[in-house]
This record gives sequence, C-alpha cells and structure tokens, in this order.
Amino acid sequence: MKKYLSVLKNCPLFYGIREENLFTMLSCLGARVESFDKKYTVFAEGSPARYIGIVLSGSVQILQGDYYGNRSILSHMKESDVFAEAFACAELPSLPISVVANEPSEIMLIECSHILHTCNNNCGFHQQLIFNLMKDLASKTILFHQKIEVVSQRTTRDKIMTYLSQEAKKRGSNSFDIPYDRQELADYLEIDRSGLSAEIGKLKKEGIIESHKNHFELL
Amino acid sequence: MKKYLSVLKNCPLFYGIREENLFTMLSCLGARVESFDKKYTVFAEGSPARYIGIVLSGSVQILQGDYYGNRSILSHMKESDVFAEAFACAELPSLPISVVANEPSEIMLIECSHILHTCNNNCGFHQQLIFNLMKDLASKTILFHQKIEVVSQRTTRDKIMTYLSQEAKKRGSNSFDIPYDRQELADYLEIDRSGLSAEIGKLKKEGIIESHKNHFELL
DNA sequence: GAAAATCTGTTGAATTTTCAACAAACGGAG
DNA sequence: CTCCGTTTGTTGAAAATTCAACAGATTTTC
Repeated sequence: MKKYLSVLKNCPLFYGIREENLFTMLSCLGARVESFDKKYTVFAEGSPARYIGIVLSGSVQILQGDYYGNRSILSHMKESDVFAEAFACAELPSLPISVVANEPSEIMLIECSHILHTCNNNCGFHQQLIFNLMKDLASKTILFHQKIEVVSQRTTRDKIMTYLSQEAKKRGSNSFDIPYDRQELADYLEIDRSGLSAEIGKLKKEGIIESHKNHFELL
Repeated sequence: MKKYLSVLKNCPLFYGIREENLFTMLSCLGARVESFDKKYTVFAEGSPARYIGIVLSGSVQILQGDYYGNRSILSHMKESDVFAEAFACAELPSLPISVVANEPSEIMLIECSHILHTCNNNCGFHQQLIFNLMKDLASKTILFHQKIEVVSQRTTRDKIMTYLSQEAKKRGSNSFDIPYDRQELADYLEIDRSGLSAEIGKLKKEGIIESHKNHFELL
C-alpha cells in the first residue's frame, strides 16, 4: 500500500493526517484495495451504500441509469478523488448511481460507518476525518452545482460553452484536455451525440474554439 | 427567539443539541435573525459566502442567474431548512447563487467560521455541529442529485413525470401540493412555461395525472 | 500488419421545443 | 362588487434537437 502514499496524501479525506499515522489509521478503518479492469463495475446501482471509494490509480465514471437505459454521466473521478461518500454518509439504503472503471483502476474501499462512529481503540483521528468529509461534501455540492449549471442551459451550444468555460477556469488555462470522448461528453451534457459533433464543428468554423479529439482551446 | 424553538429543534444543523443549551450556543455563535418581505434578496449572487442561513418562518428560493437573465430555480427551502452552507463551508470567495424570499420570511444567519473554528470559550458543541453539517451536506448532495435526474430527462413530459414521482415519493403519497406556480415549475424543470402548461394538459387528458393549480395527483 | 471494432462527423427528415401573442381565469385592493 | 394586475392555457410559426443511417478515421486485436 506504501506505493499509494503520494495519492493518499493528496486525497481530501486525509488532509491533516500525519504521514506516519496514515497506514495505521487505514488498517484501523479496515480499508482495502481492489482492482478493476476497464468497464468493470465498482458499485452497482441498487447495492447497499456502505462504502466510500477512493481512486488510487486509473479513473472511474459515476453513472445514472434512466428509465430505459439512457446512460447519463454524472461525473468523472480521477486519482485521489473520493466517490459515493454522500450516499454512505446520508445512510441511504441503496445506491442511486453506479460506478464503473474507465480504465484499469485500483480503488480503496472504506466502510463509512467505521469513519462516522468512533471505534473501540478510541482513535483520535475520527474528528479530523469527519471534518474532512464535511469539506469534501461541500466541494461535491459545488461540483454538482456546476453540472446543474451546464445542463440547465437550453441549447446545445450553450451547454458546450458553459462546460468548456468551467473546465478552462478549473485548469486555469484556455487550453486543456477533457476526460470524455464524444459520446461520453454528450452523455455528460445530456444532449445528442451527432448534434454535439455538429455544434463543435460550427464553433470551430466560427473561430470560437479550437479542438482536436479531446483537446480543446477557447479563443 | 424562544418562539422559534420548535423550528430550530427540527433543523438538521442542531440535531443532538440539548434544548437547554441551544440558545446559549446560538448567542455564542453570534446568530442573528433578519426579516425579509416577499421578493427581497437574502443573499445576492457575488456577495461573500460567509453566512449559513436557516429558514425560521416563510420560505426562500435558491436562484441561479444565467448568462442573460435566464432565471433558473435550484431549490425551494422551507421552515427548518439550511441554505448556502455548501458555499460557506467550502470557503468560496463569493456566492454563485442568490437567495430570495418567497413570502415574508424570517431568516437566522450564522457566520460559518464561528461553527468551523473552535471559539475561545472552548465550547463543546463544535464537534456535534460539524458532524451535523456533514450529514446535512450529504443530504444536500442527494437533493441536487435528484434535481440533476430531473433536468437530465430529454423531454418535457419526462421531466414533469420524474419531478412529480420524486415529490410523491418524498411525501409518501400520490396526492400533494408543490411549492411552485407554473412559471416557477418551468424554471425548476428548465423548460418553457407554455410547453409545460400544454404537457400538463395532455397528461391530464390521458388520465396519467390529475391537477388543480399547484395540487397534483398521480394516477 | 491486416482485419475487425469503435469512434467521429455529416446529412436530411421527423419530432419536439421555444417563442410570441392573446384571451380567459384568478386574486387582491379599494 | 368591480377594477386591475398577474397567472394560466392555447395557438401556430419558427427554431432547435433528436433520430437513423452511413462513410471515413482511428484504435484495438490477433
């Protein structure tokens, strides 16, 4: 597990935990690591919402299944990101989303109740973890908020531009890669793929953006 | 302030705080109460995100302003609900939303830093409040999640039905009132008002729902 | 390196949504 | 009770999105 030290140090859940205590704490929490190949399911929709996931390597997508198989991508989680924590913390009986590996990935799983309720060893780090969870949930709320801002746009063009502007702002640069291919971007923006391709073509022709594959640039 | 005891006891932020300690704690936190007439602004978009709001009486709407004045309703908050906590907890420099009173309302304002950082009196309730905030933020995430599920639907009809189903589930009844008039419902669902009216008409004609003004029934 | 599978851009037709305008219904003020 | 402002439902035309189908490009597999 040592090889994940740098990833774990960047994980918002472990902010303020001293390096020499990290692995003791993890074993006390019963953390374990599992590997998933591309397209394999980490959490299935409807399964119990007991675990918090942390991406150690690779990346995963949070998916929401519609009435009838209409895939909708909620977000993309990369190294050091925490996922499914809201459902576990809110103690929902079952998960309303599924989590799927986007590439071969290693995932750390922690049972949420081990964090929320102090253990018999009376470890001192629970308060810090709960504080960190609170911070993390606050930023997740803001993340969802941004997704709502995007899908609230009425036109395909406005959705694309709102999304690209958000990404540019996050990266602090007008030139960046996105983690989605065309179909996935359409699933995130909740629009038709062919309409997305067409609109990106127009935006390029009009000199508003430049793009090659999943690299984009705002002009 | 005593008259708000029952409202405050229902507020998720104060879960587990003993009644006899509540008001001492509130004064220690520097909580204050302000009144707002209908349509008055509680928090303006762009203002500093320092305060957590709690609805003591009345109700407020959380609004997001588009590029060009396209109003979008994020959510409706009623008695005992907490709002703007995510932005304050995440220590955003400024609010990305505005909060407007939906009717004459009384709002309790608490500076978030007073909750997050232990005070010089060394009060013992900070840990409980942080835990409560964490829980509250988890359920807020789920609330936004539901809003995303609604606006992710591609058609007007599916948006309406997804929203009504969610409400029915929350209330535990197929017969319920919604807190929005037609224009506001359209702003929440991110659709055209006239299209909304037309679609509600169709759903009634087809015997799928029954409705009179803001009362709805799923059949 | 060739074949197979997947991804992307393009098109036109069908469908749906938006927009603008208006009249009926409703609600509050005097 | 009546007037006036607001809300709601309806309509048809304009605009936008979705859908289906296909061909070229790219990537993966063996």
